[in-house]
Amino acid sequence: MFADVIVDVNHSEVDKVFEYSCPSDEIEVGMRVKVPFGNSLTEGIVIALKNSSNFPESKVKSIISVIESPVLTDETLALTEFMRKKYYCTRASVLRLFLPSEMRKGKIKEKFISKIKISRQIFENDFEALGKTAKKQREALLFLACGDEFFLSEITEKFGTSAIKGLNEKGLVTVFKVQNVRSPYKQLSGEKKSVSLTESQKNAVFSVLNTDKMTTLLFGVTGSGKTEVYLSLIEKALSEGKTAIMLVPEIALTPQMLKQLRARFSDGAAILHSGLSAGERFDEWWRIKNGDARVVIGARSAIFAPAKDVGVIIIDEEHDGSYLSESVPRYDTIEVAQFRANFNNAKLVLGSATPSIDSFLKAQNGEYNLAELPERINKKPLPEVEFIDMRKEVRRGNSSYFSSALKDELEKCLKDGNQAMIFLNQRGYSKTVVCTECGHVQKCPNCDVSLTYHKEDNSLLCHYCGAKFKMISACTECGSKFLRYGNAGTERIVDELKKLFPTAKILRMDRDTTQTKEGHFSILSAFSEKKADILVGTQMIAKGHDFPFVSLVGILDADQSLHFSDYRSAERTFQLLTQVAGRSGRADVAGKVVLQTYSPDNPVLRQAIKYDYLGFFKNEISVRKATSFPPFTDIIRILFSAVDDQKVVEATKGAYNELSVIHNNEKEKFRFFGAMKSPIKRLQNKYRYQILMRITKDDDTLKDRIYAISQKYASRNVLVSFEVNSNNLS
DNA sequence: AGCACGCCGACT
DNA sequence: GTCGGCGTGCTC
Repeated sequence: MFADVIVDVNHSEVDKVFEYSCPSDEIEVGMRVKVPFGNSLTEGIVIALKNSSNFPESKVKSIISVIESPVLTDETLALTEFMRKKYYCTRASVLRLFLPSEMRKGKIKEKFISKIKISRQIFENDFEALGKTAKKQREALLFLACGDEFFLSEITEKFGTSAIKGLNEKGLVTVFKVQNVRSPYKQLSGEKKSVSLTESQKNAVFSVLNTDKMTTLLFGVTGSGKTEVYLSLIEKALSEGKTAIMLVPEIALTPQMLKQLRARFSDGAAILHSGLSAGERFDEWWRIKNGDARVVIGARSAIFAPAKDVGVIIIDEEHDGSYLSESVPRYDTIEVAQFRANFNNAKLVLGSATPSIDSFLKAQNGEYNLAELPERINKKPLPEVEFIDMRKEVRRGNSSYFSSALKDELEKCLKDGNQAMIFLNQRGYSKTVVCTECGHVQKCPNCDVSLTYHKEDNSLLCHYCGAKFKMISACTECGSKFLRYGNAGTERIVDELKKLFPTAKILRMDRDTTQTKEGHFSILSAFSEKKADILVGTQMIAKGHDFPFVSLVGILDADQSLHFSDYRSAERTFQLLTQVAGRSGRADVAGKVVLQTYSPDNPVLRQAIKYDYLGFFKNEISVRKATSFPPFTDIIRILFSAVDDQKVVEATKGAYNELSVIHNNEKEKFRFFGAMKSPIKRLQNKYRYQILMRITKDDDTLKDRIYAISQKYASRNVLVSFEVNSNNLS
């Protein structure tokens, strides 16, 4: 027997099938095996078995050993091929997504824990047989006989190791090992509450189940009760003996969802995300694999959960940028979900209050089924939005970060004993540190970006490469001590708020305060338990959280994300503002939103405050069509980077010249074609150049041809990355 | 990705 | 004369 093996080496040069002979007939497809490769050993995955080899027999080596029973299925192997072709990545890089990273290289084995119990029924004469001197043994035996089983460590601590050893030798007790399942978020278990679906929720469930389309876009305003629809669909899948996968955009949102799932489906729910410890992820993975957990909740990567016979996949907040992977393999979670849904003949539900332009267009075209939840569940109106023109504030002499209207509202909110959220999409104290004498801006020595001042640890931080420096006391160029803090971040906003409201308790939530594993959790639960009055945060606070006492949301700089030079900036701004505003007034308290802007006439902002998604969609789709942007074209970006400026330029020029031939011959397929410096010219000491193009979607070989050319210019020195419709074009 | 092989500069 | 730089090629 021979086996086709993919070796676990993530490099395009070895991304092919290698043939090995099988030492025994225990080799199966989907197994991980240890194989000799070059002059070392590697792990690999068996993707096929066959009777003969195409490779010179003298050169075929033999599989060394089996690592474990098959972990990959027909589905995962087919998905590997799909993703390899679609995302131009190696098979090994895809296969790694399917396995918890700690499983590779055999790092973590299952964790076992020793327990102890009595071997048989214990009688009076057993105690007598122990003899008078064995006092500890008698005590221990009595203790053990009174219960079922105990942790060995507990018992040895109580009675000493020698006593237990003695009992064990006499055969009176049994020590055994059990798998210690490290269950994350043990403390989370909600009480089961019976809910009855509203008429529109029932309609939505019916629509998903009865459409002949695989994918349903569930379009429901914030607070319209999408979660109950999801839970009903999951329940339906489970009742048919199938499994369910549910994705949320952020790790921070998984615990609250897990709580609801556990309440509803006992302990059959597993959680998978990168924030778990290695051991936890490993255990959860196996619970899913073994079928012990039939519902999976997680962030993006949970789409690769080893669930069998999937009945429904739910992607909540489907518009969220986190569903596009930004590192290789650059997959689109929705596309992967579609593959899995199709393979399993399952239903895919994409839920959002602000669907992505792409998804909504597909719903309109009839590619997706469209289900709607048009009303908030409590029939509360959406919060009223007050629009503040910050230019007028400045003219009036108010140069602070808070308009007088926001200050008034904050005061009122605090006086009424309600909570407020302040949103600003910039962490740190100030985005720039500028010298008032010579105008010099402190920059990262490795990257072409300004350093952000973090007051908390008095440092200057590069938000791109993570480099950290001590805060300066004088300008590094001219020595002047007069430094100005430009563009406030969340830290500064907290400072300013403390000055304005000295007695208010203020929490801050951004990447800096959520570093620790439980960081998100502790801040969110503290705020929802009303242990603070104001929560200041970045877009982290915008997503999905349900705070019943929030009556005011302040959006400090609504323009910020609008002026990104990115075709999706309008879409993202609309989504962000709608999400943030949706945090206000979710329960009994009426909500209010104060939105500060320097461009009050901007139509996107105008539509966002009216919650006019359809109006926004209509405008945006016509703009995209007129300007030939996605979803009507694909944006391809080939990024060249290297430490050596000269070498990047050479590679970029070479690829550009070669691609120009295609461009010239097939001009009708291109809407844009050009080479330039990347917006961030240098990152982590590497110079960056790019070739950008927008191509029509009618030729499916074009992308492959462009990719092939780009790869010719990749070398040991020059890194070439190929990105299609990337979220991040910096 | 590793690792070996192989051809040109500064040293005892 | 050699030691060692890293450019190129191979791994079933």
